[in-house]
Amino acid sequence: MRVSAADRREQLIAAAWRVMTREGVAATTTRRIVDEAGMPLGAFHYCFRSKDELVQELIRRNVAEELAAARAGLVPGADVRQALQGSLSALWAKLCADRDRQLVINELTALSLRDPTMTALPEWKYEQYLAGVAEFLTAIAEGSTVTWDLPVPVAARLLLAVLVGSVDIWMVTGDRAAGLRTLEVFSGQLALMCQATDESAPEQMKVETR
Amino acid sequence: MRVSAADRREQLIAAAWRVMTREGVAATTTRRIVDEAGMPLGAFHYCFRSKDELVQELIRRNVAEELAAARAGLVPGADVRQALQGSLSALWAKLCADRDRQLVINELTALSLRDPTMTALPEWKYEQYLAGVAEFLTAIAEGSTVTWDLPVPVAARLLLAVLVGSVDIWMVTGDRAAGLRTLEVFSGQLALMCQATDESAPEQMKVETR
DNA sequence: AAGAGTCTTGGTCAAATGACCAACTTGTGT
DNA sequence: ACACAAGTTGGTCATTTGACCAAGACTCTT
Repeated sequence: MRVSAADRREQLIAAAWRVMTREGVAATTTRRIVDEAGMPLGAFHYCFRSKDELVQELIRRNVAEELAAARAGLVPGADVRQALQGSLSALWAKLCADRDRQLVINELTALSLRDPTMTALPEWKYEQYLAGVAEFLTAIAEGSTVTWDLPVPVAARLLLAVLVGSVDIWMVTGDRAAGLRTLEVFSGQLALMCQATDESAPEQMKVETR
Repeated sequence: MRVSAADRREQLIAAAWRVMTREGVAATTTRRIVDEAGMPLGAFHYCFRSKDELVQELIRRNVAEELAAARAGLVPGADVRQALQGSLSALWAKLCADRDRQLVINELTALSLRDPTMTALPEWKYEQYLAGVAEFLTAIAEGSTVTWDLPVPVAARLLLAVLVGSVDIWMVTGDRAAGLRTLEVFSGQLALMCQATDESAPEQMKVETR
């Protein structure tokens, strides 16, 4: 049966991802990949100039998937606290659903940071994350007619740090419930950092913040 | 000149660490290590049963160093906010001082999580971190005669997540100032989560927490 | 049916790597 | 001085890995 090179590329990328999640990035050799895909070894370099080319393409898609999933999980609501807590716990469930995936993401990021030609990918990823979270926070504020006490980009970075750090800790300890608790507590904390917007009078109400 | 096997072990571990920071964990082969240490190849397996033995010993020491440095940086003070902000910014400066070190730590953790015989090390590390941060928070509360509004272990996990996440983001984006800002904002936020302890009357003051 | 372009396949190569070893040297205690 | 333990060294081996290639097979157009 004949298959187009483009189709084989897809199959090889999918097979490589499976091997990576199952056995780790370091163990993902060209031979293991073609084995997993059920192809002869020669097929690999017919479809890809090099192993690096496959890996980079794989990373590119994975980052895009990650971002899409995260964005889909962040939905604003009427109440600030509800929106934060609901979105974060939904996102948490999604992240915890596949530990191997998170392990691979970590390994690939570490790899990218060592190769000067690939550092742009994780950089772009975090830029997108920060922009997405900022957008989310802005939408929440608008939906609930409140104003954030601190600059949105700063709040976004803090929220992203909590999220990334929680995943990191969970990957090692495996304590999913504790991570969820962390996010809930943080949601409550962040929800306090805004005030009702007074639309009629541009002067903001003075509120004791300490 | 004759050198004891124990001394050579030290030298090899030190050389391996230098190679790892400079060229990455993956590029740290036995030959690169002995080269860096200025020894003949044969010396390696005279001092270590295997490369794994060296790596595990290296990780063990590195984790111990990390913990010691972190504990040294966390010093309680009179004011809750001051203590948090001061300690975290000092710690931040220490962490940001050596990016390559953080890269290696990440790579080694990723490695440990794939090897069932090594997962105990990062687990122990985070346990120690959590215990250390909890101790720090308790000391702050006692020093300032305040009581935390939330369980100390929960607060500790949140603080650790913020720290770990900030390092993660900084490693990729390189924006040290933004990370510092994140920690400062979080310090202010966390400092609000406690109330003055009323020692004469065990009954705590009722405060609206929303 | 002829031919060109695309795909298929197993074999092969050079480099790198962890591990091992046998012969040799040095120091030390008796 | 002798012997025994400890340290030193360069060479060698089997395996793994990414890459390459030449010869053949299939398919579509003309």
